[in-house]
Amino acid sequence: MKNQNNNYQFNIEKFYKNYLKGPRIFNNRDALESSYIPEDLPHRDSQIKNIAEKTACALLGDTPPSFLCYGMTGTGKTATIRYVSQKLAQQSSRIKPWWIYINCNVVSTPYRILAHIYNTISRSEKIPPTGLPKDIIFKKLLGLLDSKVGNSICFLVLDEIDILVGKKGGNEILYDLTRLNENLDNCKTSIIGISNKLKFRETLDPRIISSLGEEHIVFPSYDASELRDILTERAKIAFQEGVLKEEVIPLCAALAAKEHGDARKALQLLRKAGELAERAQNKQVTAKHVENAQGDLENDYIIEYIKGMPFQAQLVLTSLYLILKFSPEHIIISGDIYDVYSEIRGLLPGIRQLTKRRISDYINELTLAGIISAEVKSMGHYGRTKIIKLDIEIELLEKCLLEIDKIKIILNHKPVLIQSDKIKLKNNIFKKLV
DNA sequence: TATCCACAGGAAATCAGGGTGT
DNA sequence: ACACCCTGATTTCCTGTGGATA
Repeated sequence: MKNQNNNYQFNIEKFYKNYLKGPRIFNNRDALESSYIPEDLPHRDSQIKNIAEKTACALLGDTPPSFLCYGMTGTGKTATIRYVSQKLAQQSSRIKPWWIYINCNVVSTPYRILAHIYNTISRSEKIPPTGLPKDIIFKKLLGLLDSKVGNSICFLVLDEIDILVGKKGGNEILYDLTRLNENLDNCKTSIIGISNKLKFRETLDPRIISSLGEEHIVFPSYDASELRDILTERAKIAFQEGVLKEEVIPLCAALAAKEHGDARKALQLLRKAGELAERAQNKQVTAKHVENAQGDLENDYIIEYIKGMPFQAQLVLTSLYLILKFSPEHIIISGDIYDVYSEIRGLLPGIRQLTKRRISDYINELTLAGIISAEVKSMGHYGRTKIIKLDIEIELLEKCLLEIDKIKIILNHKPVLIQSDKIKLKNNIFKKLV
């Protein structure tokens, strides 16, 4: 490919040569992935014991109780369950339980959950991704469980179960799953729900609580010293010897402890710091790398999120950007966003206009993602609306938007809305009210 | 004190696009 | 070809509402 500017050309050969010659930082960076299951799980003894006790009877062919695991993100819920399931599988028993993992955020509909279970068990016949009625699949699944799983136990691990319950049909499928055993002759099933919302039980159907929610295991957040232990263990595997300066792990642990003790975050920080050191061809990972890693992680997440949004949502964000760019003092309300959105949408061919209702949902999604914040406020005679603020740096937003071709060309468009005197007047009144 | 603005946000309906078995 | 299934995105319809203003 030809270089357009010709004043700088990336020398890939040289890069690889230097890379291989440069200092080695990592030994096995997989150990810093949150999916990695270590030999020991520090500070989860009581949870391991609890789960082991609950599930042990599967080895004898009895039905283990269904239960729930609570805890914030990065408190080791999934890891602990995988850990116990591994150990359970290593026992020499004639019964080998099945473990089926379902992330309800990915496998997000009743149909797909049933299909996923079926397809995981069945090697040969697969259920198509759509098309069949649910009850047919349910019956097929029952048949399969009885024949293929036979006289064994099938654990259904529903990760992020709270998301499932929040959706329509979620309670029904959960109810169906809890009732599987009543319709099975040979095989037994047991449900393990994982949730990071402690209050999620309240939204659960009472019929389900009786079979699923009576027993639960709580995963408390890690404190800084516990995080240090976890990181130390992983670092031994992940890094070359001596590359970590002694202050690195305590710093990562402290930073993650501030964020409700999220081990995932701590591991990410450590990995990113290592990567930064590697990229800079440094021999050691230092506190400086960790500090940079923190900013990078935050930005990476935001950039990825914005780039991954639907185009219409990107337009919403663009509207906010344009108002802010041309009138930084403007008090932004949802109505303004919609007006500017309509305006710039008209500039783009082939993009249809969404309704206010839909845009309102997009604004909520952006709020949830932490990119903007919105506060419902009543402006008296000026109605009830949302005051919207950008929560990320506008430079970062600009950088993201510039990378979207269709949007790039309208980033200098000054919205008509913010130029009108009427709006300026209204805004002055708003400023006093806010 | 009643009014009334400009929305918020829930629920249900609709549509298009992916399928099925017969 | 036909009737029907499931999903996700969106529209349509709707009720609710805090507080400045007349």
